[in-house]
Amino acid sequence: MAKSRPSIRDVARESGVSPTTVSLIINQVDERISSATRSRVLKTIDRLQYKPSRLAQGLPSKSSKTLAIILPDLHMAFADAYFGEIISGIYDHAAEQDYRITLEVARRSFVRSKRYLNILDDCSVDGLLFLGATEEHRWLEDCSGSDRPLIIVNNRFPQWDLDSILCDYPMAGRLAADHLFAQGHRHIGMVCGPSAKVYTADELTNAFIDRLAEHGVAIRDRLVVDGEFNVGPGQRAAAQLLATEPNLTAIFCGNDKMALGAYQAARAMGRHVGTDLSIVGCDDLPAAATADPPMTTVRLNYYDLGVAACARMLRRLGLARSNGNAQKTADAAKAAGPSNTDAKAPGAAVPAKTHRHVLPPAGRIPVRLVERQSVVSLNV
Amino acid sequence: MAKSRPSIRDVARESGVSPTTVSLIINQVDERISSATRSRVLKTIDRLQYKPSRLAQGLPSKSSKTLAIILPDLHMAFADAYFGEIISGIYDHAAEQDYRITLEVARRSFVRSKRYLNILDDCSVDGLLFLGATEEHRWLEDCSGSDRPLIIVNNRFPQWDLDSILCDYPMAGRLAADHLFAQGHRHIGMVCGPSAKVYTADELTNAFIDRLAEHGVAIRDRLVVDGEFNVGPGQRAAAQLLATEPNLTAIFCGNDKMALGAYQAARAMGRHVGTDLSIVGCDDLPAAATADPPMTTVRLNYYDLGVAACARMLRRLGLARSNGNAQKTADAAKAAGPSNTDAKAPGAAVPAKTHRHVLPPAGRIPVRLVERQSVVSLNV
DNA sequence: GGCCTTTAGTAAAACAGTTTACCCGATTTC
DNA sequence: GAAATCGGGTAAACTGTTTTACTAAAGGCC
Repeated sequence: MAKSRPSIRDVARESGVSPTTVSLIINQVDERISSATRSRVLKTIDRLQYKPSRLAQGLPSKSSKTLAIILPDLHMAFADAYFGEIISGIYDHAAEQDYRITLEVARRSFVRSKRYLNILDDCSVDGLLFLGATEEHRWLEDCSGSDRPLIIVNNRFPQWDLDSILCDYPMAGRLAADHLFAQGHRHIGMVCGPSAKVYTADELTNAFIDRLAEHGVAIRDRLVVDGEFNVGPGQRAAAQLLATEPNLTAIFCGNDKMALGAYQAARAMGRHVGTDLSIVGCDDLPAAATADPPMTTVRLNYYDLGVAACARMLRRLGLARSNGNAQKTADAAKAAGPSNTDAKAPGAAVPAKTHRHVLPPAGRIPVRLVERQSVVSLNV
Repeated sequence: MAKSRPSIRDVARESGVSPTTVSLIINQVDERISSATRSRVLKTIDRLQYKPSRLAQGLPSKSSKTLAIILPDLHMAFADAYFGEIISGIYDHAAEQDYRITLEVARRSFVRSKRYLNILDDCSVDGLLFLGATEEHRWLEDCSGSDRPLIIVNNRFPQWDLDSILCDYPMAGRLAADHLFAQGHRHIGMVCGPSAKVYTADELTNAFIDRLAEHGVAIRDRLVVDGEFNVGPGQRAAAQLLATEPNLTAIFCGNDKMALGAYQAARAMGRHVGTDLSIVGCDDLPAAATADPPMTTVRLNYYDLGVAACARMLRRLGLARSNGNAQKTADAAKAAGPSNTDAKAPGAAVPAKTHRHVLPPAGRIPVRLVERQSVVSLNV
């Protein structure tokens, strides 16, 4: 009869030591174990193909070494390049630290059953990373001010006390403004993201407008139209812009999808992107490079955003673990707070490549302009 | 001092019963519990906000109620609509049965460390669903003939004994052939998937060719060109086709991405899709509908594929659980085999909406033709 | 040689459930 | 009226780790 999984006791027996010893060796707390014993045990582990049970390991520490990524309930959310890049970043960093990732979709049932709290309570998951959160996700309020490890990725809710991590949207807006101005554009419109619904969309819009103002270029309200972050609405917004102000030479779009919509609008109205109309996007999704003409856009490094979000999560978990269980944890987490300052954290918990040193102030993920061929230079 | 998570013992004490009773109630094995006791306990559970620990629950049964989805190491695999739809299907079905999903990417490190075996061995995961597997994934051989719950989604490896679940590619090929023939096309080319690397790609190609032959339309070898399932190569393949055989009236592409490439090739050569060249795709990804002109394509229902794959996985796990542990399991799994017949399985384990009754023989996921505007009728 | 440190290791108690075998009193059966 | 059955429940063992507190032996010191 085939033996089932070997347990730590099997290893201990076969090596002539106690389970404690094996455990100490596995967890590298082997200060106290002679190297002779250690190598003997390691050999047994190898021979028996012993793998410690995650379930059993997690039981005492109440940790499953698993992080949940929550996506909004959009049709085919998984199939979106924006989420895809962030998830890749999170996954890679988590895997490096031997954490696993689980996926959740914030459907009505998910929210109704408070699954976002339950998966934490039942130890399924150590922390939550929420992608694509908007003001519609009222239930986030439940998590407000809590020491629960929740991180909002790429949005912020000033009204609730939640930890978030963001790309440097103000800088993105400035880069776009500077570039268009430098190329000689003075009549500029903008297709913005859903304003008052997504904090970062407003950050971008305001930074863009303010920077143009600094250059002495005013941009009237009706030249900023909401494109809802999507292709169709983006197209309509751009069409409206071009209709009301035919002498516009450039349009800045709050994301690449809307910029693609603007391409379509331009074509439909007989304008040629890259020759008699300039368009700047924001995201640098793969589609931007393959667009016709290839799109000049502000690259937001979503992969790095994912890595940074995961790093922050792991750091918070490390903190929580390091100062005892239960009681004191709450205060400690409170003190560490929504740690936007990314202060120096205790060594052990900090993973190798946190990118911390390259983060701009306030922990923003850096951005840069990618020049391709959708912007005309109006200079002599 | 705040109490930490309540345990089953807390619930038991507060309700004046034993932990056993609480456990029986939670697990609905409450045949033996009076409804008075049950409601009393349920009330306590509610009051204490008690959630059984997944870790502790899994320990005796060695099950984490978690399934792993493995994706190939393509750049930004998460950002692919094909995978996205399948994952959505798997996720939805799993969530319904209270299973969680974890994500893995089959990178070199993943394979080198045999993580695909380890996550099973260490009880992180109860089963593996592999998406996008190709002949390159030699390590799959490791899993051959094993009773480990591994399911290959949408590919098959005749040389290894692995459980797989597939869309009805032969039917897809026939639908495309019938449609083009019915519209009067007689000079037809094909951009196929990577032949000899992906079993299902060959199924599709062969079915298409054979069906045309049945209609009396022969299709010469050089009119079938490999497009590697991707836009760029698909474009080149189509261009080659149109160059060598200018009087071609129609091209069938093995997936939508290649069809989109074919659109580009046609445009570049001055041909107009939907008027003087007909193109049929295969997949029906969102991009097919928004293409210009909207693409006629064979719809492979990837969401349903995901649901079916997950259902099969859960059924296998149900079987494994139901007949004791360890020893007998292997035989049982063997008997159930690569269960393409989808025979009637023991009741309890079978989830509500398996779609089983609508599956064609051999458990293929059904397909259908979606007529849009990329095919011209040559009939009077 | 006795006392104090180390060193290397261990026993046993958590952790939080499930499961098996059993118990006790009230009916039913014969 | 005694034995068997049944309803309703429980005690205790078990799952596989980690962790705390302890110990036995060896080494250093005077």
